[in-house]
Amino acid sequence: MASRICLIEDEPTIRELVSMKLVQQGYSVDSFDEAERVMQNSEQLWELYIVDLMLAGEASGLELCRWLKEKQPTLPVLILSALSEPLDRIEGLKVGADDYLTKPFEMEELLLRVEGMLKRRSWYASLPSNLSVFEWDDCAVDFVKFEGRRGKEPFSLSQKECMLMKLLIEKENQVVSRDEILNQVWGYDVFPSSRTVDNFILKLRKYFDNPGKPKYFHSIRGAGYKFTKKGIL
Amino acid sequence: MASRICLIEDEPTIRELVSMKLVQQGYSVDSFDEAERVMQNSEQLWELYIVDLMLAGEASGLELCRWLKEKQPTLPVLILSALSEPLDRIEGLKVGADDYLTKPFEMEELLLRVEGMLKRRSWYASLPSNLSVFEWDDCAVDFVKFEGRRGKEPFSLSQKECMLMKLLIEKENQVVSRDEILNQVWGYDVFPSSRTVDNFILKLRKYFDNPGKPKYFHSIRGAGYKFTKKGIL
DNA sequence: TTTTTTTATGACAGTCCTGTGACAATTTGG
DNA sequence: CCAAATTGTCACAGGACTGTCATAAAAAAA
Repeated sequence: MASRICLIEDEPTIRELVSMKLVQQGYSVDSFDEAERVMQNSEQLWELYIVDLMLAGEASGLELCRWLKEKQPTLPVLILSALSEPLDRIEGLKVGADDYLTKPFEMEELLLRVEGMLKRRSWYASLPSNLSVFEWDDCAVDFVKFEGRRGKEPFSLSQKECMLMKLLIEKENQVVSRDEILNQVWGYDVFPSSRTVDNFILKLRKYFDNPGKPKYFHSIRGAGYKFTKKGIL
Repeated sequence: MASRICLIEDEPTIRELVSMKLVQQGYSVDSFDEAERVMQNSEQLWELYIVDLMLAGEASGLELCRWLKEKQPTLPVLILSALSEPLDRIEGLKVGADDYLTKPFEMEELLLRVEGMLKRRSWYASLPSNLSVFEWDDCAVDFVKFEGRRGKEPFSLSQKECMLMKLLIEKENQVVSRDEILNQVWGYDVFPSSRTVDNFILKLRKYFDNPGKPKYFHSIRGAGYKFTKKGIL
């Protein structure tokens, strides 16, 4: 499916040009000339934002960026800025999945960046509840840092561990079958043995739970596994 | 688009000559004979300033330089000075992006410096913050001087080393994938082997960390690298 | 130009993650 | 209670990924 891009740029010429190019590339583009239009919308509708820092309306592009970042730190925002932009406006924006382009820019360059950003988006975009950190009791998982924590000291998590954790959290309180786990975490084309999943559950239990007497990571015989935030014995 | 250059020089002959040459090279030049003219303008209109230190007006070239530096430390200023000028006056001024030429100078020389400074400008424009120096523990990186420091003695950093450092600092505590590193540091159209990135991480570790047992530059298997200011073992 | 520095690549070693099978433990149904 | 099926746990092997070096290629400086 086509990626949805939100373009905020007040110069009609540039807006048209960029929009056209992006559509030509198969993206679905909605363009606006004022930041307010986007902010009115509380839903997260787009997968990538292209924002001109110098906007004419009430809210500047800068404010829009802050607003977006606040809503979801990992949202990819491609910033367009004029060369002469005072630096302090740029300050503080360099968080998350951002990228910069200074005007004037090559259209090719823009397309390449858009492509690259969208490619990277996938992992962050699907974070549970849009937060990068999930906490329960004395435990926590940071999906951006690939870290877990129980009590005070953080430890690093491997990719698979992180992905499995993510899946279980997304489906909190639901039973997730081994099949589903394999499909979601390992992919549709790989089929490791069924023991593999058990082993990873075991690891998670060692990290965050009590093997042999799990509170959070329950196994439902014949069905799969279930993660519960509020521990149940 | 043509780069905009601001030339402040009170000798009409030289002013005309330099201005003409620069325009010939495709730059857009505005020339003034008094420092005040420039200072009246609070907007940042030019991308490069060429300033004669010995100006006749109320404000000297020296003051103009200070004024510019205050407004924005990373603004590129090319200083013209007579040979007889005491060097120590200049020393303090020559910060980072600056360069200076002693009169009389070859026009070729001037053009080369202008070109070089403008090429570097885009880099300064995207510094992590208004600050050109980032410090942690006993280490520091100066993005304007392209220098690193661990303990007392500074050492110079290459461009790529600096850019990688910048990226990692911008994304402090986040895992940055090799893909993203390649895109951000090397560009969207070049694709060096994956080993290349590792090698640069190795260099940074040698400079600022402890290879084999990194505190600041962590590698997340299968995901990428992560920089942490407060060292973690 | 020549010289020097910087960047890129490939080889190789070492590390740690993954996946597997064996076996124990547990649950379920008869 | 027993048997079958399922799950828990472990140790190990294979492999993917990373660390490191030497060296080649390229770029910059002299």
